[in-house]
Amino acid sequence: MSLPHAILTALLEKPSSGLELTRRFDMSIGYFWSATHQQIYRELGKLEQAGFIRALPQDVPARGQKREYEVLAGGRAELASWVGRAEDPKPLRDAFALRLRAAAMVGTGELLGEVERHLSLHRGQLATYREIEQRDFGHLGAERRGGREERLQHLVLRAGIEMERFWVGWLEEAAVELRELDA
Amino acid sequence: MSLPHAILTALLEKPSSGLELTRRFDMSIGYFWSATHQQIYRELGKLEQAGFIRALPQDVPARGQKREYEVLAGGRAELASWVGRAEDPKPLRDAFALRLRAAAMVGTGELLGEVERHLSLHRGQLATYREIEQRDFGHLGAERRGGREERLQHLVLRAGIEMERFWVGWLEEAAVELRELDA
DNA sequence: AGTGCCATGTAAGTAGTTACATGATTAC
DNA sequence: GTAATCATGTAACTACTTACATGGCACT
Repeated sequence: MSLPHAILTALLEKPSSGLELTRRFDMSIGYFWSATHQQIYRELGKLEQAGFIRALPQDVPARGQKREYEVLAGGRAELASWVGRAEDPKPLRDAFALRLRAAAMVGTGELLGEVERHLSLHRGQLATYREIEQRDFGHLGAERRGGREERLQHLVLRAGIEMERFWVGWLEEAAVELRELDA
Repeated sequence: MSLPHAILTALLEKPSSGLELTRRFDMSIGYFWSATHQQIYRELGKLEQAGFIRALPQDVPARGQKREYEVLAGGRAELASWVGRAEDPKPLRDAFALRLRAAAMVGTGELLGEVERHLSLHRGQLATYREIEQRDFGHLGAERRGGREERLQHLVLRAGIEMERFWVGWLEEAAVELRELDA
């Protein structure tokens, strides 16, 4: 049940329409919780119904017309309560590890090409994160002071960076193993 | 579409009944692709229908009776083709990063407790992986030789270890930040 | 009038989760 | 005989995905 909370967070950062949210999910929030526009519109409807958000008054509710939403007090309270709620980490699901395990049984086939393709995707993502870090947090000194908002957002970004670093490192190892096995 | 392939892999490692598969998903394969018994039974039905697996002949098809499945040639071929198939990595979805980002907007609340709880869960998982590594691959020397099967399975396990290491490191950092912010 | 993009949606299908049902076997 | 456990399943629901529909507005 994280999508509604992702949307509430995004709307608190900046009131937006469905399409604007979709675009921001493709960029920043979406790096940790992706969503399509269909999901977002549906969820916006539910959140409005629940009284957590409302369309800005000036917006006429017509089809094809932009509707901007803002978070209401109830929505903010719900989000604040969710932040500290006990919720276990979801068991990891990774298809690539699975493929290697399958390769252990049926042979590596064309797997090396896939490893290299994923490697370059992850390298690209890592580079993107680093650029964002430079742009948004590059002005901070080594001790990384800053306000609560800035520090927490940087911490989240560092999670993305470390995660991609993990992938790049592990996939490089996998490539070495596969080349040795093919030899 | 990874669950059927996870099941095919597990059945190639060892022909099993639905319940045995469920247990193995709770232990080894499931570390990378979890599944409940309901999902597994449903998928076994589909795989049998598709001609990828069959119930061992001696098994009578009665309710409450054990049915062991084995992989047929078609199933093995499907799995081998999947191994090298182009399939993009799924966008990361992590609720914890999201919670930090929400905390940036509405305050950290009881988040530190959750960070510590997750930290101890991830430390436990890391310890489990290390034990498995010691048990299954501890006999190998530093250059880690071994057969294809052994080397690939070890590579998969190392992914789990590195992943948990990432979490532990990042959550420790998060705990430090939160303690500073609370101070 | 036609093209392209902005914007919001509907519909259908797949995957995964949660709750419950029921038969068979073993231990006491 | 009854309780626990093994074993397989059904049903209902939620979340997510994919494909398509439709209206508004700007430009030419």
